[in-house]
Amino acid sequence: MKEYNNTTYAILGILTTGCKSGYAIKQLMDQSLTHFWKISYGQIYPTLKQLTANELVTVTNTQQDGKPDRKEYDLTPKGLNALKNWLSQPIEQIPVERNEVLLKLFFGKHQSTEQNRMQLEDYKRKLEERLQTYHAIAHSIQTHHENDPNAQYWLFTLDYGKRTTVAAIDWCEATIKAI
Amino acid sequence: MKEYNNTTYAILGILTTGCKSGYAIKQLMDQSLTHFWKISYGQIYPTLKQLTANELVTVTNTQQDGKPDRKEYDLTPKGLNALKNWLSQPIEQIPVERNEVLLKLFFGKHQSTEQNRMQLEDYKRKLEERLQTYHAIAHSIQTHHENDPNAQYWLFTLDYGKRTTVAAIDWCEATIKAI
DNA sequence: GCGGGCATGTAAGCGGTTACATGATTGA
DNA sequence: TCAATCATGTAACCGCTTACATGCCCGC
Repeated sequence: MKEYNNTTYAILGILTTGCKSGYAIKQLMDQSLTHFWKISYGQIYPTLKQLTANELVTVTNTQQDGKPDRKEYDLTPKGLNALKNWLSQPIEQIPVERNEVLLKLFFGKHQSTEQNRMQLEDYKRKLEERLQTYHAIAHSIQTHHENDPNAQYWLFTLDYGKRTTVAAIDWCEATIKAI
Repeated sequence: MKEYNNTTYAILGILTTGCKSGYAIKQLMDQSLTHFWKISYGQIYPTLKQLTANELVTVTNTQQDGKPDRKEYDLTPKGLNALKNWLSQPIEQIPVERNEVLLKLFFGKHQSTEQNRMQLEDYKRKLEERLQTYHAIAHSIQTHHENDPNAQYWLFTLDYGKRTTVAAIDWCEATIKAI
């Protein structure tokens, strides 16, 4: 079985949620996946083309009233199979999370205590903003996808975001004091 | 002032810690920064060449007894300046941490509960291993860099890793139960 | 008529890894 | 002599973003 990258599987997965066009995929991504998997049109459209060529999806041109034409993509049995197979595989290894703040703090001796503290305060603010966003997305899923069988899983991923962000905020506070 | 990417600044920063060759940079990275900033030779050597051309570092060929020749890189005042300037800048935004496990869980409805649980158990194991590594690195810094003014900052970055990893492990446990 | 949302697409270029190539030196 | 460590380097290729280009349709 041919191997694809994770972004390709992400696209394949989103096509099972009711989003059927490149544009709709991007929309869902920006709403729900954006905190752990972001993607641009420059990646989406060529990937859809490739998936079509490899017969994991089929494409049909559809007309809509009041909107421009769009291409509707549907998974073939082969496509669903590829998705399920990928889902069942354990990840190879946890990837390295490149963190610019940690990188700067690593070289903290070249800065004043005050400058290091400012960097951490700034980071903390950004983390708190992000946490607010997570709460907002969770709320939006609970109200707009009440009966969607996906909702449960989407909330799990948000919970991950919340927990690790809270831990990072705690670290900021502790480090600001200790520095 | 010319802009460089973070990896270039990472290399510049490491050159201030006593590591002076491309090989030594890679070694320190693999020991200490590897959990939040990884890098390959294919990036290091061309970057050192570029930094030399731009006069942020100088290079001298040095002989060693019992070892092959190596190139020794030293920061120029211009280079130190560039590093300090970068250090003082707040980050633009927190980058998206791409997480393959979350991506798979997001599409969890296509799998059995048992399969989702297995994925999480596997992830938890990998996180626990990582946590052990963090403890080992912290111990190694405390013993081998006792009087190094960098040690404090290096331990801060490790603390970040520990805290967020523990939070992720907790999430795994909670999600395994809830699923 | 025009701005904004809907919709599809491509080309350039960056950052990065992998795999390969080369060679010195030492100790078993 | 051979494996291991030290040491430097490059070419091919991948994944991805950014910027740009095009065009439909609706309501103001």
